[in-house]
Amino acid sequence: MPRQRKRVSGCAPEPEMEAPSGKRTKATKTETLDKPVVEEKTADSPKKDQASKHCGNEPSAYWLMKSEPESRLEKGIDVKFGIEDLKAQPKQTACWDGVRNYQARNFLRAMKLGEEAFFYHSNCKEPGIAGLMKIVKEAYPDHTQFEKDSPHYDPSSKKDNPKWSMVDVQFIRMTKRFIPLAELKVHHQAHKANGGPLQNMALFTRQRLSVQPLTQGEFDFVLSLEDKKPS
DNA sequence: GCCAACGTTGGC
DNA sequence: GCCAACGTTGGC
Repeated sequence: MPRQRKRVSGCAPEPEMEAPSGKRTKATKTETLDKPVVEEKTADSPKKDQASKHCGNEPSAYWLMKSEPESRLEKGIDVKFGIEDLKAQPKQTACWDGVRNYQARNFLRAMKLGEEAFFYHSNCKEPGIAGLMKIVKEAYPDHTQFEKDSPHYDPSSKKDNPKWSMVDVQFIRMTKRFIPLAELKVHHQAHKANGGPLQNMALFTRQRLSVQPLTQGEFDFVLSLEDKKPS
């Protein structure tokens, strides 16, 4: 799958412009939205259901979405899209395009208006959580799947039954301080031993998933780190 | 740049 | 349906 990245604002209405980056994956179930459930699953095919197996079961209200803040070319197009890029969009809103992983797509499709997500910087010098954003438009077809020049073009996807979805997100704020992956990892390791809130965090248990749910406990714990000294 | 993790593809 | 080969993600 692709990396995720998102694109920029108002994607929905106008098809032209380029879409910048994209994120990496995401996905939901099969076509039309079937149910609101969150599923995860892995694979691909469109199966669905069973969702609630491990990761999150019920609809999560909190998410973590990865994007690359540093320039990198894919099919000659720069996929860079960091939180500063989101902030710079009109209305500080962008569409999160480019997710090409079924599990991630399913999470995108499960997102509801107003839900909050951490903006995570991946594949860069300092990976970690940079800020908060919210879902301002629920899942709709990712137009980049039909664009031949897009790094995320998918020739197998048909217009009358789009495979990939995206949501629109709006910048809320930067975290009071950048929360590095390394710091989260230290807590995750400790929590595995003592049963703390980050013991099953998807960032570590589902390594390559670019759109992932967080439990309330995970979300609250991560946010509490903002006010603490970097460990 | 290396490479481990892990998802996808395709032969059989 | 198994599984080896391959491709991608993404930390380091």
